[in-house]
Amino acid sequence: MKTKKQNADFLYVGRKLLDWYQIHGRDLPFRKTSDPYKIWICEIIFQQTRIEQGLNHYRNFIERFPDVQTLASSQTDDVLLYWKGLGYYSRALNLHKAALQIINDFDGVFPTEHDDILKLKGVGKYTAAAVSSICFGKHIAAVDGNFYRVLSRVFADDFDISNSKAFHYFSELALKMMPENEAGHFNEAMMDLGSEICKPRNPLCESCPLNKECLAFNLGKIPNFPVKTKKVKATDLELHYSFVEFEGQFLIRQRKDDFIWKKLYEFPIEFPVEWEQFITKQKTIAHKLTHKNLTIQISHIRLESQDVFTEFASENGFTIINEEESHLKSFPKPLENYLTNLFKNTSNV
DNA sequence: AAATCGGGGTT
DNA sequence: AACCCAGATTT
Repeated sequence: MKTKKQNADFLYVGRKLLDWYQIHGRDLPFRKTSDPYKIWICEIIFQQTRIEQGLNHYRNFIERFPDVQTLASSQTDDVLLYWKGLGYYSRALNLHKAALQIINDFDGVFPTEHDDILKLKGVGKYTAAAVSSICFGKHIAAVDGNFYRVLSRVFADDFDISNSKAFHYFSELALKMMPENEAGHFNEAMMDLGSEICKPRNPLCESCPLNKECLAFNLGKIPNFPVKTKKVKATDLELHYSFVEFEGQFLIRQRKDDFIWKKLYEFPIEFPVEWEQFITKQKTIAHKLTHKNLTIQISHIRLESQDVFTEFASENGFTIINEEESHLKSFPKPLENYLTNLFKNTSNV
């Protein structure tokens, strides 16, 4: 009897959330479509990425790769180019692999079953749930960071969100609130509330549609939720690059896929000691990566011989490009900034 | 279960 | 400087 009453209360809160979403939900480009390809792309892009940050990337990506056939038949480097600056580059590599999976394993048609969607590279339980609910109406919760924050506060629930069972735990909680046949809208509503109202710090509780029911708010314990115990400490990383230049051309090489900046392009790391006489300037860049304090030293080397330049390139597997061609490559952010700075200064002369 | 993977915004 | 963001994969 008590359980029955509680479940009714859960549903009541869920409907309130949906009512709020109908009026205050964000107007986003991918809200206008139910094309699973586009929803999939946007879900990958917005993993660990704020909407404002990835919106232009989403538009450009869809314009360049409008369907799965186009994506699958493209070069990996072209996909990476459209991912430039987004970070977590394995997402772009997996996106391309998954497009080939869809062509080869699913006859070029985006899978409609949750378990099949989950088989796609780079698609985990959150993304599979999001696509399944938004595109195919599956009654399932797409639990992300917003869910953890909103649900833990509304129910003053101290379940540790760094626990590996947190997804399942809050998924069950969300399902109690989710009205029938509204999974997609419900999931989007939870994300909008978490993003616009129930923010990590200084949430706008006075404007929250759930503030009458929110236990943490009414107990004055909003800062206590969500509970997260796992903490990672930052490590230091130092890189030494050489920008090797000869008459407007310079050397680059593609990175491996086993460390940071997977498959992105970079400058040479090693160079002959005798080239030190050609160093025209050195620059140190401090760059902050997640959990990494990164220091990059760049030695700018202007060679005086075409032969040495081209021979070193071919013997060490470097590619020779100029400014114009460099815009067709994806560089790590600090190197991208270095190039932007360099070309800006030279073009002004 | 813990580590790793970017870049950017907020406080 | 710490924390978080429409998380997934590897170890």
